[in-house]
Amino acid sequence: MTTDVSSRTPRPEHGETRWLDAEEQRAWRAWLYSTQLLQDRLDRELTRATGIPHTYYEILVQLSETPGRQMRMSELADRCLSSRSRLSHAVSRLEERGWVRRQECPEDGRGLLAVLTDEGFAALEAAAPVHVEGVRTHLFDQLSPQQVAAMRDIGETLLRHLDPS
Amino acid sequence: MTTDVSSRTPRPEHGETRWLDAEEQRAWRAWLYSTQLLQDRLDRELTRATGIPHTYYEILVQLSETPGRQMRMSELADRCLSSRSRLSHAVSRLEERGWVRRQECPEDGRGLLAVLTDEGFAALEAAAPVHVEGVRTHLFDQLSPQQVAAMRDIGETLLRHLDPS
DNA sequence: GCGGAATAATCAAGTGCTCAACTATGCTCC
DNA sequence: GGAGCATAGTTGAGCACTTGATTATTCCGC
Repeated sequence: MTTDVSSRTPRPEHGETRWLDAEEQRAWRAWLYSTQLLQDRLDRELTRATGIPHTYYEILVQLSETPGRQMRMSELADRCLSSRSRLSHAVSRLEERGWVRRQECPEDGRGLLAVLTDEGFAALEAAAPVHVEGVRTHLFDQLSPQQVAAMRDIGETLLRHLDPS
Repeated sequence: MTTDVSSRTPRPEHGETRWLDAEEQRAWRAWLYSTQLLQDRLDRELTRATGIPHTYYEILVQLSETPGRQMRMSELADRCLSSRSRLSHAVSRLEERGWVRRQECPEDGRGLLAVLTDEGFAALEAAAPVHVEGVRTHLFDQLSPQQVAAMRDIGETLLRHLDPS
């Protein structure tokens, strides 16, 4: 990143900026570009083949894996790494497709349950093979077992820092 | 992903789907969530501190690193992993801020050059330390040198497959 | 049990992105 | 030298997401 800038601005404020060296820049760019391209590719292929964008897919997956195929809106948002507002919008659209339905929550009058419908489950069943095949083709097929292990290790290390939940 | 579904749909069409086993699912989710959280975090911190979202930042960086601080729109789009349309919109907004300006291209009457202005360069200089500090804090400070090397290796491996340019 | 803070979810306005259509210029080849 | 096609870039409509405000309900201390 920013080689031009880094060579020109030693930056006085609260201590020197800890600029990235050439190695770090390469690592950072490789990571940034590969994640970007992989996510774009998977989302595009899934959307083209099934009409379901990855954000919606993730919601359906989370619901499908929960007992009763239902979940409180907030918890669903957390699991999808989504804001409440975004999830609310997304569930509205999934409701229009008939894949999810909102239900009042018995234990908490403020809350709502998002419930996966049979149609929603069927849509997920149809989309899952496409998605999994994409992940395999563009990720696992490209990496050695050692690389996969390292990827998981790095991911979990970062998660402990970023999402200590 | 999709444990529920994978146990129920052996899927006949063009051969069996190559489902992910438990290890692969953990690796995939760790990767997916960590990349998502890291990008969200970096973008949020940069935007809050400087008013520059990461997509704009990337455009400014690319221009700053090029001789003459100018580049053809298409090439800029490619380097930013952006569609032409998206870049066109983005450059329009950067123009409103006075950070970039469009200039006719001498060699090709169809083409335009995006030129980084002095104000744009100054904005980048102000934002760069914030961004770099974020990358260091949330990424490099969390990982061992071996993990950094592995991250780069994995990223470059995936790039060869996804973007064989 | 009542007043006030906290929580669940939605909504409205503004911004960014995607897709497809469009303009304008350059290229080819007869 | 003009027809047809390719390339560069923009535009507009519509969807998605963000932020901050809003409504409704619950929790808590007294």
